Amino acid sequence: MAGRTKFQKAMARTIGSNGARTAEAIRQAGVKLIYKHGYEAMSLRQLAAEVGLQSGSLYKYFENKQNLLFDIVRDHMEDLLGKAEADLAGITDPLARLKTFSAFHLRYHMTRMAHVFIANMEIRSLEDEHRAVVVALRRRYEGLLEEILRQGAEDGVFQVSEPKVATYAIISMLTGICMWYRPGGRLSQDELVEIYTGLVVDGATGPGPATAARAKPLEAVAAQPRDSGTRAKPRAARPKTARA
Amino acid sequence: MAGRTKFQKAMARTIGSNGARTAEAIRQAGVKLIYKHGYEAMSLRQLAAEVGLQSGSLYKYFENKQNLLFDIVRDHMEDLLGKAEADLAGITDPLARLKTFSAFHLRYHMTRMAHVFIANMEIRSLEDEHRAVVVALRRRYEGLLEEILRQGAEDGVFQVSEPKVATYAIISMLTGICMWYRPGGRLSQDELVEIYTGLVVDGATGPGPATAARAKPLEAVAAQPRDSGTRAKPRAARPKTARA
Amino acid sequence: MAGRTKFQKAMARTIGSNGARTAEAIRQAGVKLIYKHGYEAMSLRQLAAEVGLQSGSLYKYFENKQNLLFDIVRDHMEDLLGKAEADLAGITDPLARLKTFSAFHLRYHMTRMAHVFIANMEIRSLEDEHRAVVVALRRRYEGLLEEILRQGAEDGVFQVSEPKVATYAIISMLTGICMWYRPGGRLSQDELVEIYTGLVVDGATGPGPATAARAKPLEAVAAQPRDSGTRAKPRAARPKTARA
Amino acid sequence: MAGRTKFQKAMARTIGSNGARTAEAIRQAGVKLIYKHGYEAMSLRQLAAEVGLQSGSLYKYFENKQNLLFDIVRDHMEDLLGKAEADLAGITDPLARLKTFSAFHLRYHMTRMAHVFIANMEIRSLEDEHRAVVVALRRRYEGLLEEILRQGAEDGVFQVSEPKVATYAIISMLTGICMWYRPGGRLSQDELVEIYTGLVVDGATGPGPATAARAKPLEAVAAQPRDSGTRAKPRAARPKTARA
DNA sequence: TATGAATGAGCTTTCATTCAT
DNA sequence: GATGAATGAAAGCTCATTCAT
Repeated sequence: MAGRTKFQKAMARTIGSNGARTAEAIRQAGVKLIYKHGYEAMSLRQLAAEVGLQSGSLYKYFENKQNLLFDIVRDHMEDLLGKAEADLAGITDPLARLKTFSAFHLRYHMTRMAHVFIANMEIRSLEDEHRAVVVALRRRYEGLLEEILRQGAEDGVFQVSEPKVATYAIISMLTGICMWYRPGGRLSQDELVEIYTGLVVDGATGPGPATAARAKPLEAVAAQPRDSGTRAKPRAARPKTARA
Repeated sequence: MAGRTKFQKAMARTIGSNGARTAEAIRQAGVKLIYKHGYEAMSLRQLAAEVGLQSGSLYKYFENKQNLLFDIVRDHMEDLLGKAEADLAGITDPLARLKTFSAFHLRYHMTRMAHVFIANMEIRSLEDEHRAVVVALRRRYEGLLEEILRQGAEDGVFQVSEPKVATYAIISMLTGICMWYRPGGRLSQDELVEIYTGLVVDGATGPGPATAARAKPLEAVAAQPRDSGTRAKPRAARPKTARA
Repeated sequence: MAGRTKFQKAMARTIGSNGARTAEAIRQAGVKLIYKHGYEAMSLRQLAAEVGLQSGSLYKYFENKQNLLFDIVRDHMEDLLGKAEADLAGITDPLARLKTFSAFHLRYHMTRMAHVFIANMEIRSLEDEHRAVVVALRRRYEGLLEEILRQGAEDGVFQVSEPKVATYAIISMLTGICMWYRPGGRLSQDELVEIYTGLVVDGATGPGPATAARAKPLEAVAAQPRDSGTRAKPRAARPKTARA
Repeated sequence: MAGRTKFQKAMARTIGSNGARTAEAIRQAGVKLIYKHGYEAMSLRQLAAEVGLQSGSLYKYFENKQNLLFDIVRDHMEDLLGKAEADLAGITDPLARLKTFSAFHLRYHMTRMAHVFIANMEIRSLEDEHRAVVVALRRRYEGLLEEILRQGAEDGVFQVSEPKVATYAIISMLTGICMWYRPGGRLSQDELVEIYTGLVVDGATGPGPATAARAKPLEAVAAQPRDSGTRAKPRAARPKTARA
């Protein structure tokens, strides 16, 4: 294939060979160090030391420092996109798709914090050409959510006037989890997924009762009747009267 | 005063003198260049050139590069915190406070994208001691929102089981605006404030499929008369009486 | 002026300042080391050590290694060209001009062996754009001699059928002196000038008595029958019996 | 044999084997790349790529980079010397020998420009011991011409006061052809041989008519203001028999 | 206040070379 | 005979920083 990078070539060679192992080690160390120090602040000497090489030897595995970053970010974005599409495959109901997307995004971001963090922080460090590739992938990923919101709004399930803005808002919110989440914290991944997904769904489905009570009648706006049966279980279990 | 930095001293000197003007120019150029290239990638030569100095001369205005970053970030955080507290002063109702906070945060982030971006991206570049200071300020800022949510939940206005998590989620969502917002876009600041605030309030107040109509919450707070016609159609089309 | 290099700027500053002295020292050391080791083989660390600096400090005085070479070679070529033109100024007789040119070229090459050597050897090391400039200067210099030969041939003083080829031949011959001449040798500069100039003039003015009878001089030796008609006209036109 | 290099050994092995072909390919690629980029600037990676090997594999064919250069230059010099001696064998007349030498040198330099160029340019890149060998070969080669000139002068055929200087001058002139000659140019090899040989012979045989009267040729030009009227302008006007 | 010369450390990258396979 | 992983040194160059003037 034409677009194969040095890294991919090294990986393709006799599996289990030292070269492939080294390539993987470099990739992992690269992710770790860029996550920790930032791309600019990470030196190739550091990286080499981390995998037990001389810095010059790294160039068997990538063209240059910039390409290492690009490889990491692009592969991550392709992985993210592919897995999201796989998770959504077969689901048609917008609300179910929204929950699936949110849950996927959250779990992915809690599991691969470093990759995700890098992909978000170091876009600025990519050269124009590389950035364009990555941004295009990100657009496609955002497009998944945007399309869900758009479809849900069309179906009358969501109250979303600006799907693009809502997409950015939701993704920012969900992605933010990788800024503070650490495994082993008080809340489990499942609990966090539920909390965040609730916020997303509430945001998408529109205003709740609390604001209704203190509404200014003049400007009041109403919701269309919606099927509450499509709601997620936990929430359905919540005593709704508690807030009335 | 003991804690005065070179920058502050330079600013304090004969106000209006060349020195103060230069100090301010350096600060602004610093923000601009760090925003554009990142702290690590910005060189002091660049910065000096931007303000028409030799790089060595910069050291009349700051201790070192790290301190320039610290000054910028800390001052920004103090400004952010101070202005948020000022905006919230006198408001007691949790929902009003939440709307105020959201609106303030959004407007601040749309107005000072560079500062905000830096404060979020370059924390990693701060030395431990400096980072601690900034993180503490950020905690205080987040504390404002957390306290609002906690109070609202106590009052039964908000459906927030985990105020801390919700705080992170909301702030991530709101802050995300500085990643894509550019002045002069299709949507005005007011419109964006309304959309985002709607999402926040909906998220905080919880699910309300069969429930009340939601006022134009922001207008009540933000004081500027706005044309409610900018509102998205779906909501406007909703039967207003449905939640009354 | 637009085309000023770092070197020239450093030289222009307060005369006698340390900067100007350093600039000159770097230039001289550069000539010396490139002469000695070749451009590629000379390291900037060597050069820096030669003038008592750190290698990074050299970059106050030139943009990069390549520009140092270019500066040296271009300045040399301009100097060579300028001095040649000055020497020839006012002389009109072709033979006198030829002798003047030869003498000038020889003396210049015996005096500035290093510069001359570099200018001849390191053209290959110049980047395309720089090489173009230098080659153009060299063409102009060669043009001086070519024009002399052309004029002399026109006047009937020289027997030169191919002025361009003769120009290359003569310049190669004269320039060659810098490959072996060392001051203090058995022969003085004046003696060498006389010997070389004699060869040049003899070559230009054509065959002497000893070879008067050579009709097909080469064929007699080289075994391949060749058409002597390829001979240049001037010689063919010469009255061969005149010297018998 | 003791003095055999890896290259020679590789060549000697099963003739026609792959190894010998590779050895030859490396040699040729080496000549090509050194000619093009210079010895220092040519990397062994380049060379290996040119012949379709990994750079490490080259070491089956030479000891190290330096030895590759030495092999090329020494073999070239031995070839040059051997062929010159062969060409001169049997010729006794100094003038004929001079013409033969010139013609041989020119043709050789027009045919093997790359080898010749390398041998002249890269002597500086040879380590001392190797350079000594090559310089000795060159001395022997120059000795051929010097001896011719010396003999001719003894015989009264040539007007050469300093055979050594004349040797350098002539060889420089002739060798210079490889700096600009390109096959397919306006002038054929034969024509160039004739032109150059003419210059050589004229130079060796001494003054032609135009300069017959040169007693102190240079002084006449250099020092005093000159009266071009005293000049023997028209060549035809001079009594040509003066030198008979 | 500002310059400009200089430092010294460190950067990414390339190189010739080695060697187990 | 050839590979490919790796070395270790060195290259050109940039950087934050210092300091005499």
